[in-house]
Amino acid sequence: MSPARKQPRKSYHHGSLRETLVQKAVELLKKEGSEALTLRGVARAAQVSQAAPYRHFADRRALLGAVAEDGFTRLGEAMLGGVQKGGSREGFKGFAIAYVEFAMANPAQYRLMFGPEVANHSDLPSLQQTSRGVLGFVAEGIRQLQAGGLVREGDPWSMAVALWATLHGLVMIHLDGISEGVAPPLPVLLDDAMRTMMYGMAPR
Amino acid sequence: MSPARKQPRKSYHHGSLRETLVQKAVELLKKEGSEALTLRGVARAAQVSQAAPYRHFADRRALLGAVAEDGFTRLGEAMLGGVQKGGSREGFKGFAIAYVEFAMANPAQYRLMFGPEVANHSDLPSLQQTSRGVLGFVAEGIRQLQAGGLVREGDPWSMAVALWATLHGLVMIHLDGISEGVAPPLPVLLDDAMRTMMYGMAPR
DNA sequence: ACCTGAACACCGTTCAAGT
DNA sequence: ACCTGAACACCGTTCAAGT
Repeated sequence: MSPARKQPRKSYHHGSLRETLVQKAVELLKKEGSEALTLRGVARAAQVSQAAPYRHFADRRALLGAVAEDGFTRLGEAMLGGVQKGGSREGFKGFAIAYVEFAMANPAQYRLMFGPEVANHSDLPSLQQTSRGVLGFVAEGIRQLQAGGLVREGDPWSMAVALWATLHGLVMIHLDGISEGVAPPLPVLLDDAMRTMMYGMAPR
Repeated sequence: MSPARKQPRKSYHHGSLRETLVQKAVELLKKEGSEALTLRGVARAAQVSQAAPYRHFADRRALLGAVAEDGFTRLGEAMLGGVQKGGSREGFKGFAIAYVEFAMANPAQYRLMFGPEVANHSDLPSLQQTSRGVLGFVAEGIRQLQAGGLVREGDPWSMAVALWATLHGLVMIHLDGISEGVAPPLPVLLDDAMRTMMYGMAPR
């Protein structure tokens, strides 16, 4: 959301172009799909020249990285909202449902977040920090479940990766239409998978 | 691999251009990365004009679909090779290791298989059939484990999706560098995740 | 039937020039 | 400091024309 800007527009040629570009890129991606997400198109949407974005992004990949980062940030917020009561079984389910709902509501941006265009976050430090923050959030959830006796002992980071991996894979297999028609619908798949994970991570 | 062709080249202008194009595309993807995978570039590599591929592929996406399909086929073969003794715990581990090894050996093609460019296999019937075949192969493995008493009762398709999802997600989180530095290295993550899945799917 | 050559509209990126 | 205009090399796609 961002606090209301003091002088909304029109300082020199724009208020703050960087933000506007990312915002327009997210909109373009949502409305027109990933093929429409071009540097020139985003510049047009922001009503600046095609060269202007280069003052704020090194290249196309850097802009896409910022869009992916926006996605991870919003995904994290959605997950946090889904947890509600932390540490409980209901929180666990709510978190998983919120995750899948975010992906279904923003499929193109979700794909971009894991897509080849921004592959390997290592040279996009800000993006890497944000995506790791999401992993850290999941790991923290695992720690709370461990403290509550619902999850066995073990490296919370490793469990967080496994849990996130299962959710991500589920979303992709569904989005790609691989399971369509042969496996149960997504809500059932999600429920089954989360039950398996919960049993698998339970104390014994 | 493919059986040695009878008349290798030079019939009219080419032997069978379609195969050659897919093969060159796979090579380009591996050697030059995904940005280099252009229709014109593939045509150049196959030594035909830029318009020639349009006799065999409706558009760029159709060619990428064929490359993705080649990937699913080879992934399936690798998994089959990794199973060795089907139905046993060793087969289960071998299958998971073969999966991850394929992805690590062919990262660009692996990303393409799940990437936005071929998103939603629904309108690429041949690709959809092949990717579903891989899912069917995993489901068959689940059935054998059920028959052997190592996996509890339940829809094999749903369990296959969950298992595949976990492997895919693990690969992506690793390839994107999200877990880098904060979580254990890939072999440990894989071992932990597969242990969790096996416990989660075990009879009780 | 299968391929070529030329053309069109578009893209990422660069760079001198403007304010 | 920030943006524009023009240019370059490249791309996906189409289409008349060749064999």
